[in-house]
Amino acid sequence: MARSPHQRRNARHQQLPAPAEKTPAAVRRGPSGGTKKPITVDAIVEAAFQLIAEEGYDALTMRRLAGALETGPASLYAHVVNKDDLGELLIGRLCTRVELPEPDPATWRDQLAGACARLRDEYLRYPGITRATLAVAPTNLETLRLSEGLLAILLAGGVAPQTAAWALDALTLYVNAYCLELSLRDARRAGPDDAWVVSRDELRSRFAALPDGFPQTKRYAAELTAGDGHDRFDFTVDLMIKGVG
Amino acid sequence: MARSPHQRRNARHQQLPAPAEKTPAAVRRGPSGGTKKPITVDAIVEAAFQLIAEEGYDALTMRRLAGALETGPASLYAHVVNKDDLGELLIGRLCTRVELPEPDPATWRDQLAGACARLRDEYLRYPGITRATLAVAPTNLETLRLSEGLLAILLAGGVAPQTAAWALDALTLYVNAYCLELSLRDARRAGPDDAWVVSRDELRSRFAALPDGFPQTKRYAAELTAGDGHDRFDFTVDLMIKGVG
DNA sequence: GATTCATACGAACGCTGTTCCTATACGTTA
DNA sequence: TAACGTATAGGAACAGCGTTCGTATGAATC
Repeated sequence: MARSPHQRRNARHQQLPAPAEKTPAAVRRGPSGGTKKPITVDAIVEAAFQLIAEEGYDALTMRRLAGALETGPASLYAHVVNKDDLGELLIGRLCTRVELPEPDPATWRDQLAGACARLRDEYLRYPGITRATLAVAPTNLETLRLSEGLLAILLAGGVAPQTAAWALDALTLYVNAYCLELSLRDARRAGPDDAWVVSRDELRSRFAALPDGFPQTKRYAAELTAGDGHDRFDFTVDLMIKGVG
Repeated sequence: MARSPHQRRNARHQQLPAPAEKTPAAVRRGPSGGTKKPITVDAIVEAAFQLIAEEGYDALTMRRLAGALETGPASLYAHVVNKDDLGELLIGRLCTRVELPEPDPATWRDQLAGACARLRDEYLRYPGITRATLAVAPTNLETLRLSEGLLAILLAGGVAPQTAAWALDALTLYVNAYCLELSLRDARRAGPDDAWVVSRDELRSRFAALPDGFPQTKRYAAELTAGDGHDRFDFTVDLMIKGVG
């Protein structure tokens, strides 16, 4: 084998420049005959993205992914080390798609908030995919490209390096958590789930009807359930950005 | 059956006051004979906490949990609806243990940071348990008690209600994400995992050795990898608290 | 002593990630 | 042209997961 999945992953984790992959044959070898397109890492990643976009991260199983490529689950392991490895490939690819502006000291706050929003939107296109993020090695080149870009914006804004570094960590962690929570909530709403999946109005009246032990929650039920779209997200990101500079 | 697990969960999700549970017999009914302690929700939750504390949330499977109680997995379903329900019970119990101070307008910032740190420490005692948090219904009384307490502190500090509500959300979400990330990192360090689980020194020199496309990451490798203990956590919580008032 | 019923639980189902081992078809060499 | 070696593909299987079905048990009730 020219490059085993393990070798490829090890190279990725050591930030070695990816050697040019030889373009694979246009047809698939093996028992199926030459009728299908060959299985490649790219094809796997692409099919995985589509599967997640349509049915969420829970639907991403090796069997279903293999089925989408018209093969069996074992075939995937010739290209991918395991499911975590696939997750890392997905997150890497996703980070690549987040465009980063040239840092501008005049508008750095907006630049930063905008980049976070773009990252958020990419995450939300693939519900639940953030579950894979925390398992990605901190030396991954593609996620580092994103960090580098965000860090550059912070530094251009005159934020002290140590503050910038920690703020970067806090921001990305929050974006992940926000998207994960939102995806889970939506998934439960979509599922055949039970009665206590309540609308916002219902939730507010529930809060208002709480016993006396919850005076603030009762009183501010409206505020606790307020916020359309990504108001909450914008609030928190602004809070952090304003806090650091 | 006096109260099925479904009934119990429905009551919990509708904030009905929990009726007094009749104290169970001291011995277990059924095929095993009267030699073992009876299975109760409390016993299940307690065994689950112990299992997680010792081996992490991944080790919490219905089979292993049943084994710890000297029974089979099917026996648990007479007391717990499913694994998500168990997770909700665990998070509820955990939230109960977080002590909340009487709100003091003079020291509200410290009170808030302290409460977050206590929540953090409870989470970290049970590595990975935060994975269950996002699946908990927002009407859960025990998690609401915690929210109520944190909200009261924010309001005592003179924070505007809407700001307080969103800041509360941001803070708890961050605490979750921080603990989840930390637990995952530690779990990988403990596991038989591969070479790219690197020490902090190693990580810093890796950053410093990056190609030219990563100037800021190279330059501030020290800052990016800095922080002992919960420095990062303290930084972010302070950032948020200072930002709101 | 016979009946009732909540509790307990063995066995099984369908699913998961992963590995072993074999079959295929191509690129190369004889 | 024929044979070979090798990279790819994939069927079958394994251990483990959450969950459910049906049954066996023991204590409480009549």
